[in-house]
Amino acid sequence: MTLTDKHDDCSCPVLGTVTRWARRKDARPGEILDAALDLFVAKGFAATKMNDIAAAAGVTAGTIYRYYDGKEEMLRAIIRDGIGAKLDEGEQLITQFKGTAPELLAMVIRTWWSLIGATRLSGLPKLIISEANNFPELAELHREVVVRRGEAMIAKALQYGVDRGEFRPMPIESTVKVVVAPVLMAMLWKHAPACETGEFNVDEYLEQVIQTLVFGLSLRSA
Amino acid sequence: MTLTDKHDDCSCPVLGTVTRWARRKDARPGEILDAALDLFVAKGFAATKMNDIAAAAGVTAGTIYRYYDGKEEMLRAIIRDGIGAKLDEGEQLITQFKGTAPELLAMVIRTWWSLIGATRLSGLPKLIISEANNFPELAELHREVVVRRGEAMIAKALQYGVDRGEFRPMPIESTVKVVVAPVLMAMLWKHAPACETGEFNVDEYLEQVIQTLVFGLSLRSA
Amino acid sequence: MTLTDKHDDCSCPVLGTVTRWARRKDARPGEILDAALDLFVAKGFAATKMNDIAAAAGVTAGTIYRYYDGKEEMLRAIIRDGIGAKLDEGEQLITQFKGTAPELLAMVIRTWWSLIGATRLSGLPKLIISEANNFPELAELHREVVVRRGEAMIAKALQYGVDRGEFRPMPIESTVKVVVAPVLMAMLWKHAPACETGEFNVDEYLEQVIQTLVFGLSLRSA
Amino acid sequence: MTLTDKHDDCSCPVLGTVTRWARRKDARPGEILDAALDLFVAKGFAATKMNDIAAAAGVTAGTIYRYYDGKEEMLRAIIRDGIGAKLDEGEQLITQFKGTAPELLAMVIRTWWSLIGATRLSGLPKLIISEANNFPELAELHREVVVRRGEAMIAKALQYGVDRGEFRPMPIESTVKVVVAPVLMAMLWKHAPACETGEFNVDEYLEQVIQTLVFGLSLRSA
DNA sequence: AATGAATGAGACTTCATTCAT
DNA sequence: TATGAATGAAGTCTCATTCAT
Repeated sequence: MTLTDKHDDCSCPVLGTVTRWARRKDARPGEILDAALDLFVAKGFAATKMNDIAAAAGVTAGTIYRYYDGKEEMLRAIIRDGIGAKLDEGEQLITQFKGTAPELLAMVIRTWWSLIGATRLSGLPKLIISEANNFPELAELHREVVVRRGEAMIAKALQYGVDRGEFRPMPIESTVKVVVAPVLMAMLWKHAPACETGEFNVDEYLEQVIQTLVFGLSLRSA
Repeated sequence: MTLTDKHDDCSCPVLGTVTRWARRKDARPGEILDAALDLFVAKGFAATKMNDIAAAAGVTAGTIYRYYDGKEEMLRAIIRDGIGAKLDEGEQLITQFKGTAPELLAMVIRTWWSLIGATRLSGLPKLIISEANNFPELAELHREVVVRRGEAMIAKALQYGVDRGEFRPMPIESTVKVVVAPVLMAMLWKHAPACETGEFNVDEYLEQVIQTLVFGLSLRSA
Repeated sequence: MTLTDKHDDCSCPVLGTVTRWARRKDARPGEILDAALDLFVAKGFAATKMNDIAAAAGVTAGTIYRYYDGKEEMLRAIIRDGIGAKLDEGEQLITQFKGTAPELLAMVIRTWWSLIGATRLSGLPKLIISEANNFPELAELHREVVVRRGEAMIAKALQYGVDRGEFRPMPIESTVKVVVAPVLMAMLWKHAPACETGEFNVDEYLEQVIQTLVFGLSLRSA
Repeated sequence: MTLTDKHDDCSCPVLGTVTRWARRKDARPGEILDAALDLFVAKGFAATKMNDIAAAAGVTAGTIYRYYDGKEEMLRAIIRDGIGAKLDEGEQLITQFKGTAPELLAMVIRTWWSLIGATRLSGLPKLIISEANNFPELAELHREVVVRRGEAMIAKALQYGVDRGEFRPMPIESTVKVVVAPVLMAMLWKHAPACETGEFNVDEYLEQVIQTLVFGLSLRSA
């Protein structure tokens, strides 16, 4: 499996420190793609050099071409293999859920973070936002594979609350984005640390997000 | 005045009938910087070619160097001249404000959008998030000039509500980001349209943001 | 008359300090050519920018083209107008000379220095040596107009000594160069001060040159 | 070893049959630097194009950058690696010398020519004189590494003659330059053939230089 | 006659990609 | 299979020259 999502070394690797596993033969492509993802996220697609990716993956430039047809092909692979699998887990959780809507919303956000936000994949939103205009077909792919499914999940959770009378009536489509935005920004801040002041306490932030959203969306009795 | 913020076109002005070689000397720098901002935001710094900027500004590449020392210098100028002036207006509004905290919060967000979000400057967050790691000194500048002041403004508004007993007690620093995130994401989505599905109704979205935040932050009497 | 040879401000003007006279209309071309010569000598033809010449001449770049067809044309003018007139004076001196050969040789060298070496024209050898290969037709011109006449003068002086029995028999052509070399080097050193150590005392040097040459060329009686 | 000093060709070797892409890795830097030296000397630094150097070295322009950081860096390398080694040989010769001062002076000049004047390195004086003003730090380097040592050598030889009563008393510093000048000019003429008339018979010239200097510097008994 | 903004050709340099080893 | 030297296309930047004012 490529694009490994180990919780470990993902602390905004602007430079170097891409850990390499035991050199199993079949790990090569994954290591290369991981290195590419890290660097694409950190520096952007155009500013990332094949030599840097190679060095970060512990190979030389020529080797990359045994596994991928070129730089753009790597980006394609990253987007393609990206988040899909995680969404499966998420959808299952929501479908099986039985508690209150606030509990569901909180769970969705927390799970989202632990499955994606805390992993290397957390860089994808930054990468896609930065490069979407340059690779429309990849943006399209991402929209179909990730955005639509992700928003559908959130919409389902919101509708669940509205149906149960726990959340106020709302224009679902817009409100989905209200829920999504704070989590996405957390991922973006994580990978552009130079954009915020002081230390960013993600956990405290996410709890405030949850609390604010839950109460902000709840139906007020009066 | 550079980085003009006309509400109208943010759509790469190809500049139809230009009085070639007229006494445009004083207008040129602004036009060039506007073109550069648009393209940096749309395609990223590295992927933007000087020729593209020149064409968008209605000149040839060589001309740009009469006004700016190079590509990076233009980026510097963009960040430097960027949003500062707008923050002055914003700060004044908050200081003079006399109404309720929810009204204040709503006003801040709406003003933020009309002064920045609806203008060409709305691209800056995308640009800075994308390039911060590549130009640490610019990120630092932006942090000092924009982020710190912007967050201070929001913090002031929140504190205003807490002091008046309208907002619940809250960890201000984290909650500031909860307020900021949805507006920033609106700017990002605006400039990476390929990242969201369907039509994005910004006004409806912002109203939902305001409503959710206001109620989500309000002190519940019971 | 262009290429003025004032003894004054000619102290290796690597940068600036090109004095400008009262702005008589007809002085323009000369001032420009003087500035060009100084800069060509100091920095080389290719490394000299038209803007620098213009600035040194107290005009703007466009103005130069009223007087000269371009950069190369200026170089041509410099070589063409160069040293010719001075050689007339020199030839006359030698022809009229009546004293001993050593006296003649000493006079030639001293006159050479005062008429050319001490003036702005002293830069020409450096310029021509540096650029000869890039402008063969100019080298040819210089050869015809300056070198041949100059060497003929020295040859005449040497022959004068040999005929009078004061100088030893010698291969005139080669020995001419032995006489010429130390004076040319003095001019080169003057314009490439970075090439020699300490202070270069030209007068002491030239006296040693004269003394060494005179005795080195004299017929020894024994 | 770079800056090869084969006595044979100093004539821009277009390099006939090159084993393209063979294991030339270790030879390349030297070939490139040789080509660069030849062209810098022939045309000047600014007028020499990287493409020309590359072509002369049998590679493409891009290849040069695998070995040198840029054009200026090549110039630096040329000056740095230049003549140093040759001076070692020269110094040893002088120190060990046991004969008469005239013999020593003649030997120094002849050795100088065979070790440097007859090789590709003979172009360095022209290069340095031409570019010294544009690269002060390189001129400084050359002064320290070459000029000072070279002049010290000549001074030693002259002092040797004075001490032995073979040479007349003299201001050593100035007289050193009198000795140096004719040899330097020979090198310059060699690389600016367009600057002298007819054929330049270097050997005959140097013999005249030696003879003139030796007698010109000798102590006259009477 | 002079200006200096603008041009456009051409230089230096970078880097994704190839391919002999 | 991996390497890394080499390529060549493409981008940034410079500057001699032009020309409307």
